[in-house]
Amino acid sequence: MESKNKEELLQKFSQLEQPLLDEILAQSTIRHLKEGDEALRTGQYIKSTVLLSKGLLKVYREDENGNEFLMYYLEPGNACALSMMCTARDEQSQIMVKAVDESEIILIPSHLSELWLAKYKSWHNFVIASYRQRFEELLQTLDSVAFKALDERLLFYLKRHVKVSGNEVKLSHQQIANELSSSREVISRLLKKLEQTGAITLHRNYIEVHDLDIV
Amino acid sequence: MESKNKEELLQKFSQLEQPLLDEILAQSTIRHLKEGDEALRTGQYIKSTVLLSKGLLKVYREDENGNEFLMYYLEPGNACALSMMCTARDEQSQIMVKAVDESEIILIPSHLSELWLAKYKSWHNFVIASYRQRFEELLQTLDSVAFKALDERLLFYLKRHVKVSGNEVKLSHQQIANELSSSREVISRLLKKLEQTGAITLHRNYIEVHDLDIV
DNA sequence: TCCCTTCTGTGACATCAGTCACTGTACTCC
DNA sequence: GGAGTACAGTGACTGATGTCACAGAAGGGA
Repeated sequence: MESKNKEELLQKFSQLEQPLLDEILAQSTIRHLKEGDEALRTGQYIKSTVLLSKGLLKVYREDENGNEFLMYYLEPGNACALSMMCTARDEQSQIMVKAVDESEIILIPSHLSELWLAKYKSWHNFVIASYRQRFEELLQTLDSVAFKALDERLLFYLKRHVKVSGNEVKLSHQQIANELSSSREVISRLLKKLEQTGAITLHRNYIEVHDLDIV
Repeated sequence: MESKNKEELLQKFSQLEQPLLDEILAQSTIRHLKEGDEALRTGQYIKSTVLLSKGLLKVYREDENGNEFLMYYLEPGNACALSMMCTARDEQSQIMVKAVDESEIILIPSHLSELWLAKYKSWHNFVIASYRQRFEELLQTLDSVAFKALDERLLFYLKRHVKVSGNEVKLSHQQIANELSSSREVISRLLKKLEQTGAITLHRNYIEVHDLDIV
């Protein structure tokens, strides 16, 4: 790993102790993903723990008919919790992970990540914290699917998207419909209604978000 | 803790190493729950890791309007993964845990459970395995809500229930409706349809399950 | 510039699920 | 055994969401 990566790593994962960061730098491999590249596919065997150093990943579920829906996003400094749990047993991934923007991921061989749990307190804490965070996000997603009508789910979705990538939501209605496991026409109508409240402005291939809390 | 508990504990948690079991026996407290008693409420501060030694618990989510829906069941030998994650930070519970049958739970003070992660390899493995299992079950629940119509969700629900408590499903239609976050009438109709296929027979306050795979 | 593709908007309609209103049935407690 | 209560069955209606069928708008490439 080159030295410029080192500095970036230190920044993104500053909660990890120095000797651990050194090991990561020495032992892991870097992968660059273009927008739309997959970091992990459903059914794939997991051999590494995935850390995100740059970019944005989405973690989602896909059913047998190709329907998908978004679980949550991963930002730089996050780890894919599932890839940590699968550690050491060559488990198959239950999820899809895809790059939303151009991204850079750090792949740590599973046996090392396993080893470090005992060796580095900060790694152990990081893993636990990651589990917890993801579990909570998943619960929120679950809530929104189980308890909320589609208009509220759309709001929840937009808010989350704004939080990770700003007020210009660069998505087509079709993409949004996919991630909510709905259909384009319905999303179009709901977005139109939102536009009428003044919360957003619609454009081709992107949505300008003004204020989602006024709704 | 009395000695008869000790033997039971050994049985249910045989994957844990002996010195750890001794510590558990010495340091934890036992609580007996009657059917319907709550082990954990949403918003409650978590001070202990919860292990289930006898009975059956259901873990579910509740929204602000009192709607609920089932996440998964815990059987003897299982632990409440959420209560492990909240460890050491006095976090609030995001979930409800309630006894389905008369149950016995083991409460381990959070600081100990935290300590043991480093001290006992088998504890560490147990915690990781618990996270993973619960995460997977949660994903399945999520799938069923997101991708399936209510009739299939009902099937999924019944199958899961049969797995943990046998072919006599002792529940009213109302209870099932609650756990699926639906309404009694709808569940009644779907059950009636199921009965017509021969998969089940309906009785007052319980459902006799013959074969859910023929549907 | 012109064609072609992709994205968006919209009406009409079908379907599933939730709600209301009511009936009937089984169990329980005096 | 009678009254009261919880549970179950059913028809009618409503609303939300998904589907179909188009039409129009925006952008991209030859």
